[in-house]
Amino acid sequence: MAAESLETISNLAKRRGFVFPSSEIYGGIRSAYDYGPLGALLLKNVKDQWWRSMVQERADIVGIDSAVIQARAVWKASGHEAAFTDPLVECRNCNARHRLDKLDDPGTCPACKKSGTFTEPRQFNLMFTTHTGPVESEDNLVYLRPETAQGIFINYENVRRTNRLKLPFGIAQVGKSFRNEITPGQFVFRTREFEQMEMEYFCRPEEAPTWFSYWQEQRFNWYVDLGMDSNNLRIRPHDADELSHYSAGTVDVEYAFPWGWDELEGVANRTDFDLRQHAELSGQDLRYYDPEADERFFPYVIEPAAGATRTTFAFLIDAYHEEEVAGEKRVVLRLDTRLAPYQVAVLPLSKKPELIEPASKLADSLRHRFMLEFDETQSIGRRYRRQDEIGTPLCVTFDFDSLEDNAVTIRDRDTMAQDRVSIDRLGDAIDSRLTR
RNA sequence: GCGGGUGUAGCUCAAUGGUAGAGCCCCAGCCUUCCAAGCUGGUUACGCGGGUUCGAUUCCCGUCACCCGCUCCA
Repeated sequence: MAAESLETISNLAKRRGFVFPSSEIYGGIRSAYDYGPLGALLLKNVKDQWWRSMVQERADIVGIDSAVIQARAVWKASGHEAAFTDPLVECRNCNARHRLDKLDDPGTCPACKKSGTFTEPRQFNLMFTTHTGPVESEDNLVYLRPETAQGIFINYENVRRTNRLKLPFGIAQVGKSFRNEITPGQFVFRTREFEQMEMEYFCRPEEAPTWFSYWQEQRFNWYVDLGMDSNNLRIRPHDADELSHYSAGTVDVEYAFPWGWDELEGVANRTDFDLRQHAELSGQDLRYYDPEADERFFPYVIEPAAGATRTTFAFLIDAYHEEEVAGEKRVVLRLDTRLAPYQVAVLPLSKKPELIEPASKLADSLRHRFMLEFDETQSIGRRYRRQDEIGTPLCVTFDFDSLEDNAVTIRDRDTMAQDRVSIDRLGDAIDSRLTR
């Protein structure tokens, strides 16, 4: 089961160097977190696995990496400039906040039914603004991208033409996005700076419903394949009133977080909204030409858009297990071997120099193949538990016998079982255990 | 941003208007030699700023951060 407490996970994260509050030595800054050595590795592995399944293993999808700062017109065309700037009022009586443009009666609070209790409307701009060039003016206002998707749409024609792509095809991207969330929170779950893994899948309009279903299933299975408990995952369709301004249908892939079900990823049918908008505002013809039918049309787009940082967080929560071993609590992260920060730890059985020196050489000889940690401090049992706690799948122990028989022990994180393996074929032995 | 709550070592917790303690963790040494052993020693904290006071971690004010809600979404 999931839902270890948020506190347990965030304590582990901070104690072992997965995640730190950003700018901590200056008292911290709201809603920003820095990834430490282990967190950076875990996050990188999550993104790599996504890229692998979306780009490397597919003939129909290519990847790009677009700029964070884009022309302001991009966000006019996408609808974000209008949709992400809301006049909000707040009720002085019950403290509820409302969008002024969504109130039936602008003078009455729908929460407590009182009237005349609203504050002056304030603009809440969900997009970060900055300026290009050293002089700030309205002319050079730009936004930090609130989603990576637009970087794909504005490059649609470039990518399609240079790579000779035919429908259906996809363009994928991993990168940072920025939103001035009114209320960030839940540790790394909702932050103002976050990382997305988005893919836009272009297809014929009549095929959109089929691909919509297809991508829901694909994306759900991705999490399960990487070891997430399917009981902690579900797909939830959006109600009509929660659909984004661009969407003709959206489902969320949700995870059972400690505070309840919440979104990991949205799979949306964006229709031809974005390409049409960009075609209109830019004056470019972004229609797709089908030579066989001799017709031009705007493709529809199915978009699986996942949060890399919150997905990493969910994998961390899901992997967390506590168990009793010989009367002691053992904390073990049962991370998939493809996600674990370190794949293997090399541990000399004792601190004697005659063991440390060859063990450390052995470790060095493996570093080009595996992300590896060498640890010589304190008792061997304690070091096993340390590695368990950060999810290292395998420990290699170099003992006194190793000096004689040229063999070491491989210890498995999940079963704690041990195997004796010759040093000559250690690399392959580790490899086969990691990929089985 | 508003309302409510909370701020003491890395973690979990004490105590106190008069020099801040413990357990765990961590580090070093000894011992041990395959699952958080033991002994000795050691590092580390009153979120920040101001006020009251002879003296503030303690009382007051402000601020910052965190937690719960309002809102938004990957």
